[in-house]
Amino acid sequence: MCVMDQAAGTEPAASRGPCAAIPAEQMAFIREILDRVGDKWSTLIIALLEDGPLRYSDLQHDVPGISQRMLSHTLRQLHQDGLVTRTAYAEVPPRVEYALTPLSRSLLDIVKQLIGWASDHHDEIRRNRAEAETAVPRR
Amino acid sequence: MCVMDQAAGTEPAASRGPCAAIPAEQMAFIREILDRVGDKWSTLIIALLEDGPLRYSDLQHDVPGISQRMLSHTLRQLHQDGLVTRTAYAEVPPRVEYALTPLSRSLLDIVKQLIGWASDHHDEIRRNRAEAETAVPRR
DNA sequence: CTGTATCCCGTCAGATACTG
DNA sequence: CAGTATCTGACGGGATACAG
Repeated sequence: MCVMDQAAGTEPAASRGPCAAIPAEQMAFIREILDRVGDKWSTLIIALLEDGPLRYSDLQHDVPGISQRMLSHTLRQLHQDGLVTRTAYAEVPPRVEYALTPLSRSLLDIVKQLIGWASDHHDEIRRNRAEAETAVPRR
Repeated sequence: MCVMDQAAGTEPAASRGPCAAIPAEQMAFIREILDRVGDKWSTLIIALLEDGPLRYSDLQHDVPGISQRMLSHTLRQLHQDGLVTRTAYAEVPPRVEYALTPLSRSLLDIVKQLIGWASDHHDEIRRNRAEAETAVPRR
């Protein structure tokens, strides 16, 4: 059983081996989603929005290393994909709030698992990496 | 309750708001793991290895667009992080097999969920994005 | 406050050629 | 078969300045 096939419910096409013949299209949009989810800031922002709407400045403060450019850019992407809502209040000073959508809430569960996994295993991975480096003295 | 805090079991530090005061270190290694998991090929390779070890050439064939360079690079990264094993057989012609480790198996569940999510929602996202583009005629 | 515009550099990643 | 080496263009992403 191939995870790719299982995922979309397509047939294995039985070319050779257990999981071969991955539908190239499948790959393509998996990669597309992964690029979005796996980009530098998206998951962090989604995780931060779990507890309720946040303003631009909140996010800028809560995500330590992010630049204005990247925050704007990421939010715009997320908004275009329907993963966050953007609500601008006609006030002065202006206020804009970003919030999750049902779509991103369904992603949130997975994102949280990923973050949990990262928290549980990051030191193990760091150790592994350190060992590997000492094993290969100078690259 | 903040997903960040919950993830590592750290205290919220109670600076302001529900989820503020994200431990910057937390962010750092979450991002580190995400960079690995979310990079262009890693998750695909991990998913493909679910059903058993695969050889270099198998992977090259099964991951449509990957170059030799990126396959080598990704496998080396994964190996260094302890996410795949590399077994070289002293034969001719040479044969090298890559397989998952217990560590990456624990990741696999999450990866599969992510792929499943991507499969379920990619057309919705594509539609959202298309709408957003038409709404903003020329960027 | 909430962004956008510009500059700029480092890394990513493909193509191609070569090696054990 | 299983990679490595090198070159190169594209893009991500930071800093800064400016705008609504």
